[in-house]
Amino acid sequence: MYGTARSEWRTTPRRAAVLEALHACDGFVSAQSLHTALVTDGVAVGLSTVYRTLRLLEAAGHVDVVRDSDGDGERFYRPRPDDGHRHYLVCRECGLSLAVESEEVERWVARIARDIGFHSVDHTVELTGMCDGCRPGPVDRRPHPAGRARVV
Amino acid sequence: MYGTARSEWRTTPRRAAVLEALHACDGFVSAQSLHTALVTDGVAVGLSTVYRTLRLLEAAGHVDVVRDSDGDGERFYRPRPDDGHRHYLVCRECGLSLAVESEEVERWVARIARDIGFHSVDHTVELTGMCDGCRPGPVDRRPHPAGRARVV
DNA sequence: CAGTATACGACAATGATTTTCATGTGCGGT
DNA sequence: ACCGCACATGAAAATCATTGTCGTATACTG
Repeated sequence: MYGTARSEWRTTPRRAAVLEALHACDGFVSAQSLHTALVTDGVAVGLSTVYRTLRLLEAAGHVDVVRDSDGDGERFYRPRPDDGHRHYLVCRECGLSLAVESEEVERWVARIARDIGFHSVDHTVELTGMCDGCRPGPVDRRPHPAGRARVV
Repeated sequence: MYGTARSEWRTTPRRAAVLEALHACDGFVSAQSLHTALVTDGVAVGLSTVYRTLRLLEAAGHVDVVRDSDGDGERFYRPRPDDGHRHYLVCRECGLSLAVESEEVERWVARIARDIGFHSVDHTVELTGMCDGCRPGPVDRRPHPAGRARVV
């Protein structure tokens, strides 16, 4: 199930449950809401374990992460597609998130790293905007009821 | 001094001091260390004011911001060059940060936004790696004494 | 120079994430 | 199967940058 890398950590029921719950979500979820979802679903799992598991998944490259644009740096997780990591365009109002094609950026990163001579260069790219349904009209704008959860 | 935009906020001694202190720093600084530097320098200024001023500067586009790569999402500020915003390649070990040429990415962002039809698309791009002086040798690696502060 | 909207600072509050530590459990070796 | 131990777990406390509160001070308008 964890496939790509050597097994550096144990496979336990909780971790499997966290991973499964993550896959069951549309789009990005926070650790907190993932925990809530699990508990609601009848899975007895501690908040710490959810956080720890998400960290493991992140370190292993199995999830993509975006951070809340405003202050507190809350993190949202999403299972990473098998064919490599992605970058996302997220609506500031309703949380709709779309994976975007980013080969151009990947090449740019590689070139910068090579030119400057840094090793092990990682990159973070986040795009935020307003989707079609959340028009920028200065009047009549209402917060989208769906919250920041959906993905396409 | 604030030049580019209409004066939407008062020019006060504290704000001038914060901006000056920011320019006096090499590379990125956190709000906390900027405050410490100010106080050490004999400038009586509250922490809240430093935070508020940095927020104003950020909103006005006068500073660039990067966020700590690990958990807490701490923010680091740097005066933005006059000719527009920049993206940075930051060394994970010593904090050395270099502004990189990013026109390719700017164009990519514009194209994505246009193709997908989002409005007011903002982007965040952060590159982290290991600079020349912080070799990846598995043994003998020592944390750089300079901390995460320098820039070129 | 007065009036008022804004800025200021000390301190409390926030809130996601991490740590602690006592207890439970996967898994390799026998 | 059984042991042993390193690792996993969770409840609660700790962390800590950042933001809110609110009474006071000060910049700016007329």
